[in-house]
Amino acid sequence: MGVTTKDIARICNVSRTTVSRAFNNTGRINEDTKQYILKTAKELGYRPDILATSLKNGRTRSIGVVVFDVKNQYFAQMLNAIEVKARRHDYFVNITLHQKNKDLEHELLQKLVDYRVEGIILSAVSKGREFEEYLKSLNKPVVLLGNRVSSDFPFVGIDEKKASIEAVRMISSRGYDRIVFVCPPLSDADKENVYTHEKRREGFLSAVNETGIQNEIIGTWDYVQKVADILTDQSNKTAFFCSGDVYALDIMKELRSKELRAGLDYGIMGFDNIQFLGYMRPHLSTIDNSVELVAEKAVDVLFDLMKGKEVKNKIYVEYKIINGDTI
Amino acid sequence: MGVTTKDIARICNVSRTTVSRAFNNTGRINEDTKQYILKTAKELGYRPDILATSLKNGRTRSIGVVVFDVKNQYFAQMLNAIEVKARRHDYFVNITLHQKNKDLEHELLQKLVDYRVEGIILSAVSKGREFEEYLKSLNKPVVLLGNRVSSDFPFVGIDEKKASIEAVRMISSRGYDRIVFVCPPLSDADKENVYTHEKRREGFLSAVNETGIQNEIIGTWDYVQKVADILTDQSNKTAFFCSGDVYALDIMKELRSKELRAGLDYGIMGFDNIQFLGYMRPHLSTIDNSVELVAEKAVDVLFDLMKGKEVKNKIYVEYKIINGDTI
DNA sequence: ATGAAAGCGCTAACAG
DNA sequence: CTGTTAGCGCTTTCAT
Repeated sequence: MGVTTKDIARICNVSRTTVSRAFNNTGRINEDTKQYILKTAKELGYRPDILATSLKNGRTRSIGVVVFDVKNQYFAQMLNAIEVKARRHDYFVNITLHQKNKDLEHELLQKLVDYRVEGIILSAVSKGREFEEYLKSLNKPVVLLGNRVSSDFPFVGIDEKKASIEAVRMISSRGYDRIVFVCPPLSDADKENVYTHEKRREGFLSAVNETGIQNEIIGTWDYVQKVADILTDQSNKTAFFCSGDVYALDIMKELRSKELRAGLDYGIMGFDNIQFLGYMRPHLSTIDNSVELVAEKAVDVLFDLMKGKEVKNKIYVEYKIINGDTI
Repeated sequence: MGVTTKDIARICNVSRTTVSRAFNNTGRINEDTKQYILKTAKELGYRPDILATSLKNGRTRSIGVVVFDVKNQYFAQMLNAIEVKARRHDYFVNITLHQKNKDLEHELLQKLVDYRVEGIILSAVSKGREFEEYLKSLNKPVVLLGNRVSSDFPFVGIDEKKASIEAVRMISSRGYDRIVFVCPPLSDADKENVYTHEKRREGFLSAVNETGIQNEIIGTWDYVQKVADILTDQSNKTAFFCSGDVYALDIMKELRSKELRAGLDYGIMGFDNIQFLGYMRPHLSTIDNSVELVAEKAVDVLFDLMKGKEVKNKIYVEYKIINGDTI
């Protein structure tokens, strides 16, 4: 490549060891020679070879991130926060997308390890004992985001169940006769990690049992159709609690074409508070899961882990109920 | 780390060179020994040390990406496409965000070079001769996306000017008395690279001159206010052509609160066709700039460049006028 | 305070 | 077909 310690050493009439010391403040070194070396290095435009350094001491100053995909605004916001925060630690971020494919997830994790990332932030699609063992075998600090895998890996997120309960209580208090939980990912529970959504369902069930309100769960991907059917079948006042803003948006789009108005003819509430809601009218009621706070916290936790600190295995970040126009 | 070629060599009773050959199909090697080595390597769970390999041969199998930020759905879609495509080449992607900060952009480019990425995809915020020189000094394949820097670096995008002309013609044909080009980034033209928007303006001007329609340009960030003023001031039929979907969405949000209906009380058209438009009603007329195609093409061009192939310095991808409900 | 030498894990020239 | 040797650029004992 370009200028190496060897060049600097030659020019400064010192050994490469001394040059190394000048940069790393390691061991004793004469202040004058140090300054001289630093100055010449700068003049020559010297840049340490990260590969060589990493090969030697095993640190790459990079972390890996594995998430579903980034077209989903939820993950986009997350990645943004992670990148910004990591760079503040002067770390690089290797972003990879598993697209909900478990084999790919496996391969990507392997690759990240190959690239010697010092830690990994993972929003897992896999789950179960075997995957847990595999994660452990990587022998790297790992922080889970959104979907939990096991108590052996720190998890950062909001208290989904509690948030869900609070939302249902709010909906109930607005005089609806019935509340329907719309959560298509539940249909993939047998083959994917949908921890987040399972927790939301738990909260839903707990709250409807408590209030005794009539309820129902739609846990399939043809939810738009099902919702439409429900509304034409019956005439009692119904609210839909969706386990994700995009499901709510899809439903609203469909019902709008049937002249049904959100907040008037039916109630609807989302989850996540993705940024785009700001442009939508009526304003969707939802739960802000502070994805950016979660992401930043995850980076902090990961760095703690990398430094060998003890960390809690479950870290909750504050959520916030957003009271829009649709409930 | 873990298992090395040394271990395998010892166990297989061969030299490390032979082991290396078994993996790289380089030079002659007995098929049996090769299979034996491969088999043992697999059993031992051997993973080549990418750092060492890279240090040796200078190839890291990674590319760098520098874009504004990823909360912007436009860039999110772009990154997604880049990641998927790069992985198909078995390359890793180092994503970094300059947040429209030129110093940061400079630093990030430097860092990517430090990490020995083999090529860079850049959506630049800087521009001008000095920046151009700097880019050249990096001595790496660079592909520009969206904003052009100079003819010395291949640029991938759509023909913004042509698209703009076509859009204005379409608007004109719908019987509007006046057409207003809304392009806030123009106000940053002195300090930022807003090539894309300048091209769009060129197209706008060329088309309105051709048709002779009454026109106006809003090139400041208080565009929402300005638009509102225009509509209350006058009563002729006005269409807004926005240099970005989000500007259009912002305007629609504001005007909706004034009981003005897009497509009826005024016309409006966006640019980009970000995914979220699918959820919006009325459906915004816009121009699909096929960001994913552009991104994929950019990766292809970058790989060509990395392989030392000649590439065209300007590569246009097809755009598409989306005829929604608002014009 | 500085230097010599060894080595991180891999590959490529050159022998044999 | 295979092994020996050297070296990528850096850091780290261990001497001096």
